[in-house]
Order: sequence, then structure tokens, then C-alpha cells
Amino acid sequence: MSTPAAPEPRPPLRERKKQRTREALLATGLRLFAERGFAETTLDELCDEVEVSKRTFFRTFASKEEVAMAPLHDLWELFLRELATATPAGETLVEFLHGVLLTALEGMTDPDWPRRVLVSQRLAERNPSVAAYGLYFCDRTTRAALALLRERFTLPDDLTVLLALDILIAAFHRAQEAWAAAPGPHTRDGLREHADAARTVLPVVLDAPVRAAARVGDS
Amino acid sequence: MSTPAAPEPRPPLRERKKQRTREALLATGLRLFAERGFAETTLDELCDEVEVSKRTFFRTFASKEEVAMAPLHDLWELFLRELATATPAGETLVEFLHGVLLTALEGMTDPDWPRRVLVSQRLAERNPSVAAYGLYFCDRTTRAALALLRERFTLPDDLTVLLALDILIAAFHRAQEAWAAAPGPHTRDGLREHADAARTVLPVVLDAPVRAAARVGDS
DNA sequence: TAGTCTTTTGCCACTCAGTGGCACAACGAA
DNA sequence: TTCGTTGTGCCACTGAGTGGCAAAAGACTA
Repeated sequence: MSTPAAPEPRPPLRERKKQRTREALLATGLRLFAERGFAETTLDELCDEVEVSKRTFFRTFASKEEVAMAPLHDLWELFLRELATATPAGETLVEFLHGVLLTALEGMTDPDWPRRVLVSQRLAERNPSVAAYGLYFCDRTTRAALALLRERFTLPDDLTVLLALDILIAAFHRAQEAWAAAPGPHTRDGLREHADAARTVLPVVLDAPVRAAARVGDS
Repeated sequence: MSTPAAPEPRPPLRERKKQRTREALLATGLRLFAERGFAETTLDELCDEVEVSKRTFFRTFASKEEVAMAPLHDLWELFLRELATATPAGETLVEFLHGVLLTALEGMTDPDWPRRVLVSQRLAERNPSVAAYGLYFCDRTTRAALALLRERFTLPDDLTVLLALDILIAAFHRAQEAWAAAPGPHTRDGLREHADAARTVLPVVLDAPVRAAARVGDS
């Protein structure tokens, strides 16, 4: 389980069994999707292998796509939890948000998490419904973050804050794509480096130039 | 039909009939979705009313969601067509893209288009699968725009260009939401004004401040 | 420890978006 | 007018997703 929960008293058996079921569905789902393809793996097959009913599957996950995107969504959920307690130190909003996101990234302590994120990224690249679900989840995260920020801080207007969040999420998303596409081992630190690089580019983006290409054959 | 195609020779009967079918499915779909709800309207009902088979529906649209989002997607498709011919005049990439988008917006000449866009926006707000589809469509538009830009212009690295496109699309998306939420008549010009306002905010966003709120009861 | 209450699970039937195959209808060209 | 091409409708089907309900499992109390 990749959620970096603080140590807490042992949950009741019922809760522990629910978490075991969730983890089994998630691990098996990611494995089967990666081996056979997302569309080519039915939920009946997944539930047979985990030995739970499909009814239970849908009590655990909202949709098939949620399994595929769960590793990344765990990160965003932690981001929101960190945002609920983080304190800015005079930096800009985008820098503050970026810092909170990196803190959440540090909180992804399960050594298997990067591998799972890579599987998720591949599934999103190859399956439109997975990609769409991921994008929608981030849009909802933006909404939740705005509400959290409004409760806790003095901020500019909603449009400015929403755009700051959109820019942060777009930068991380592109970083994640670049990380997944890069050769070599895929590590959490590597993802952080790509995220930092994307963050660094942001001030340049608004001033980026565009010129007609020199056309071959044009003298 | 909201596509602002240049005047062209009369298409063959087959093509005209296809377009009539598409328009009938679109107009009827939007109407039924708005009246009854997206999920509450089945494709069987829609096809019965238009008197085509469901098989034909799926030859015309890739999904039910595509009907709901078609008005906005028409705009993005025109954006890509404009991008294939537009010439920058020394402005930044984001300004150039914004200009092309406004040109595409001017090309949405059907007087019914704003009303349809409003219906689409409402459907997206109320139906996750519609919103997700719209977001995914825009992500694919970003990809297509990058490829177009690369063919035609000298540009910075892919990350910078992708982020410029992401920022443009996010700004327009938020403008559209604000436009839909605003009281009074919803016009294409109103949407342009909101788009301009969002564009204007962009340079400010990266420097936007965040401070702890003064807490009531704290002396 | 047994009984009772609460929560969870599995089973089942079902809906509906979406798909593929194929025969027939409609259109287009010579 | 004939023939080739393209489009349509019909049909059977799949699989994600849903609701109802009885049985099983866990929690709590005396």
C-alpha cells in the first residue's frame, strides 16, 4: 500500500480485510493490464484471480480506470493532504504549490511505487479512457485544492489561482510523460528531477518565441 | 452546421446525406441531453427519434460523449486548421496561439453555436464522462498542434511548446467556465472577452502571492 | 461464550454503450 | 441501364457497471 499514512492504531479486522482486498485488486489489476492490455483484461478475469465478486470490485473502485490510475491518484491525494497543513514562507503561489507537490512525492515511500506509476503511464498512453479518467481526476483535484487554499490563505481571484493550479498540474504531467519516456531506471528521484526541470521552464514559456522555419529549397 | 468551411462545390448526395444525419443526431442529442440528462437519455431513444440505427450513430460519432462535446470540439478542430496556415508576426508563441484561437472563435459563425456550447459546458459540469472526454480531446489537440508547429516553425524544445499549448488551453477552458457561469446572454463575443481576460492574467499567475489568512479570533 | 446487531459479501438479473458481420439499399460512374 | 462502390440496418453479442437481497462475517455485550 503506497499511501504514506502516519503510524496509527491497528485498524479493526474489517478495515484490514478491506485494505487487503483493495491492494490485491490493485496489484493484480496492474499486473494483468500490463501483461495483456487494459481492454483485453476483463473485470471477471481480475475478480476470479483475486477471488472476490465483481460487486465487491465496484465497492472498492469506482471504475476499471481507477485501478489503472490509482498509483498516480494516490500522489494527488497526498498532495491535497499536505496542502491542508503546509505553510508558505513568502514564495509565490506556484512555487509554494510545487513545494507541496514535491513533499507529497517524497511521501510516496513504497519502493514499488515508481514501477506502478510507470505501468499507469503506459496504460494511459495506450488507452484513451484511462488517460481521460486521469485528466478528469486532476481537474477535480484542482477544484479541491482551490477550496482548501481559500479556507487557509489570502489569495488573488479564483481565475488566477485556478490557472496557477492548472499550470502546476500541466507541468507535472509533462514531466511525468518525459520521465516515463526516458531510458534507464525509473525512480522517484528521477521523477522529481523532471518535475523540477518543468517547473524551471515555466517562466520561460510565456516568452517563448515562434518563427517561420527556414524552408529547404527556399533561397 | 457550425463548421465554417470555406465555400466549396456542392458535395455529392452521399456526403450531403451524411452531414444531414450528423447534424440531426447532434441537434437532437444536445436537445434530449439538455432536457432529460445525459445519462438518462439512451442512444436507442436518440436514434429512434432521428430514425437511424445505432450502428449508424457509431459510424457518425465515436461515442455518446462526442455528441455532447461536439460544439467545443468543432472549435478546436478549426483551431488546428487555422494553425496550419497562420503566420506569426514576431509575437511570442503563447500570443500567436492565442491569436489563432481567437481567429478560430471568429470562425464559429453559426448563430446557434454559443447556445450549443453552453449546453456542452453544462453537460460536462454534470457528467464526469463528458468532462473527461473533453479534457482528453484537448490533450490530443495539444499533440496535434505540436506536430503542426514543428513542421512549420522554428521553436524551442518540446517541453516548452507543450507547456505553452497546455497553458493556452487551460486559460481558454477556465474562460469558458467563467463565461458559462456568468449571468445574462451567452454570446461568442462574451466568450472572446473572457478568453482575453484569461490571457491577460497569465503573466501575473506565475508571480501570484499566497499568504496565511488573518484568522478571526487571533489577536 | 453465546446471542444479537451491524456491516460486508456474493449472487443474480439486468441495463446500455459499444462492436462486428453481413445482406440489402442507395448512390455514382460509365 | 448496368455494374461497382459505399452506406445502412439488423442482429447477436460483449463487458462495464448497477441495484436488490439473502447469507456470511465481524463486533459488541451480557
